[in-house]
Amino acid sequence: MPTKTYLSLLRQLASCYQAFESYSAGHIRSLGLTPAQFDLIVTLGNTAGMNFKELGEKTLITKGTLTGVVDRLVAKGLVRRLASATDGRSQVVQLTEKGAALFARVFPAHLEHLKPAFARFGSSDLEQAEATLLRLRQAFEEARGRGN
Amino acid sequence: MPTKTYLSLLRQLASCYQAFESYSAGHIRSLGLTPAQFDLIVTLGNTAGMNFKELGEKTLITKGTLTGVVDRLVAKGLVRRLASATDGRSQVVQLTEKGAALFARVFPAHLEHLKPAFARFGSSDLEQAEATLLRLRQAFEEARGRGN
DNA sequence: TATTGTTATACTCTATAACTATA
DNA sequence: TATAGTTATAGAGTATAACAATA
Repeated sequence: MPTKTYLSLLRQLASCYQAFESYSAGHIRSLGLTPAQFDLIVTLGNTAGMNFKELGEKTLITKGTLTGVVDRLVAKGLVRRLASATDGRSQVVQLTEKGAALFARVFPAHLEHLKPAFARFGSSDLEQAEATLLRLRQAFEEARGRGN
Repeated sequence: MPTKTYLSLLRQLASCYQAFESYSAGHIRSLGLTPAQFDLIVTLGNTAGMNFKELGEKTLITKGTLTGVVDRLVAKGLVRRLASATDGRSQVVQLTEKGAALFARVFPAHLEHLKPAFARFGSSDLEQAEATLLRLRQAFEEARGRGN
């Protein structure tokens, strides 16, 4: 396999993600949230809440950072901390009423913001693209698992 | 088009990029560089240098941030600033001998690190994946250009 | 007047590790 | 001993805007 080929694929992946991020982040910031904060709100949306460990696994934010991100969302009144009923060391983070209302308002709005980008994609295009990305992701995860 | 479909494609894109980033960033940090610094070194590699404006366009780092990133690379002795010959306001950033030597050593090593992930991709797989990402990227750029 | 790069401000995220309270 | 979350530290990227020098 020629080096040049996978290198240009990687460049495309990075450019594509950056294009998505820059398109998406502009809208998120206009809501007064950072991408990490939005990620947390969306992860907590339509759930009864979850502890820091689960939240860290889903968002890929490490626990030290997570404390700070949650602090800022608490300060905005969007989430609250509750003691876990089953584990005295553990806390549950959940959306407040205000946070749930924000989620209910901004998540659909964010999807509407993203939707026009897919105007020319039919459902088979979408499925094919998703399959390609899945395969690529698994390739990285396997290589990582092999300790490369 | 069902909302669910493009949403899951976007999740795949984010997961895929994160898998790449985490696989790639580990290696970059082991070289004592941050991803942004590595990006700059690679961008400047095999060139005679470029000014801040060009550098910002290629790396998508805004000019305010760029001053700081370049400062840190200057402190490491990897790049230098030169006054532009043609524009008194402008400066050219170029790799020092030490920076060029680092580039010559780490860029191929980084490609070797990435290569095993593509073990099961044939050249038609790579081309197809690249075409998919290109199409997706253009969709975001067009939507952004339309001011969505 | 517009552009290039610097500086300043204030915030946010990252990595790491020591620490506490509980399991 | 191990785990959940907090705190502390130091560094790095982000957005924004004001600014000096030059075009």
